[in-house]
Amino acid sequence: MKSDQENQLYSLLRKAGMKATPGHLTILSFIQKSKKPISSQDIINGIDRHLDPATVYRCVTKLKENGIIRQIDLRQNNAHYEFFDMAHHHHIICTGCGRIEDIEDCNLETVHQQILGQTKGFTQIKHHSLEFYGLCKKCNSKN
Amino acid sequence: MKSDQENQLYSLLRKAGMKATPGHLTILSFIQKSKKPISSQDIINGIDRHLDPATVYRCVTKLKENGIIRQIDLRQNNAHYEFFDMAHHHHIICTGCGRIEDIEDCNLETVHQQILGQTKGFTQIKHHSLEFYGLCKKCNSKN
DNA sequence: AACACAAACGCAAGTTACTTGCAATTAATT
DNA sequence: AATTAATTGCAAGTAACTTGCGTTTGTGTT
Ligand SMILES: [Mn+2]
Ligand SMILES: [Mn+2]
Ligand SMILES: [Zn+2]
Ligand SMILES: [Zn+2]
Repeated sequence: MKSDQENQLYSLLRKAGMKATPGHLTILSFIQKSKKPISSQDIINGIDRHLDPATVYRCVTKLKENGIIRQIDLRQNNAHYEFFDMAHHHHIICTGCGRIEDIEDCNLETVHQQILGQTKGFTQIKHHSLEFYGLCKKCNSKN
Repeated sequence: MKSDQENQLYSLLRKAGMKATPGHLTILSFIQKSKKPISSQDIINGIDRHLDPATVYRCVTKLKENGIIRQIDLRQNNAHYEFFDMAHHHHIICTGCGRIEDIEDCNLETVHQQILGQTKGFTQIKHHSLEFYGLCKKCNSKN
């Protein structure tokens, strides 16, 4: 007897042409439950069932290739990932403690056109990465 | 007899409170000459005079800490750096071949205020990182 | 239900990018 | 010229992945 959430992830994987293996399901579920972008190391340390690190890295790559998760760069020493079901958004990161929040507004799609006007060497923009860095209230008051 | 460029870098380092050592001068000069952001590995492989990798990593960190170079994240497996004398700008990167161009316009400082209105947990934004990814003309026509 | 096969897996070994400890050297101050 | 703290090279160590390979497993087909 599978839960609704398990069934949902199962069909998500199958629709993307991926096998619904323990690795894929465990990792995907863990990323979905997380409220902020996480690294492959976070997954290796955080999952209940044991998965070999090599397996985790291979699965994360596949999930990204198939557009089920997306990569976020947080200026830490490794890539982070989040579930790719929500609206296009960005992040604000505290340079003191790493606290992270979503930023919903993003009018950059209009900027894309301006840029394509400026540049001579590029013909299309596929996506962009935008992160804001600052201090959260806690870290700001510590100073 | 030193060149003008050498004297310029010398005083830049001294003003920042850094010693004008072979390591600092060689690396800084190499970054300045480069027309695009480069990685520490690029420096290790590219400089004329030999410097130990450990030295290069230590120097790059110092130059960054003192605001002489700035870090750029290009979704490659390592951080890139560029000379920090020019106007605030961003980049557009070809996902096919890595070709990179500067993007001059950036009205995000106004967006900072909007974001600080939205968020409950953050009090100030120090900087942001914005990169556009697309296809250059060459890579686009290959398809 | 059994079969076939590509995909996924665990394990071990290898790689890349970077860091750290330490003794010797050197740039800047006096 | 003497002093001293920062820098450097070298060697060793670490963290984050990657790759090869033999075995297992999920899935489509019979
Ligand atoms: Mn998010
Ligand atoms: Mn630039
Ligand atoms: Zn904070
Ligand atoms: Zn290209």
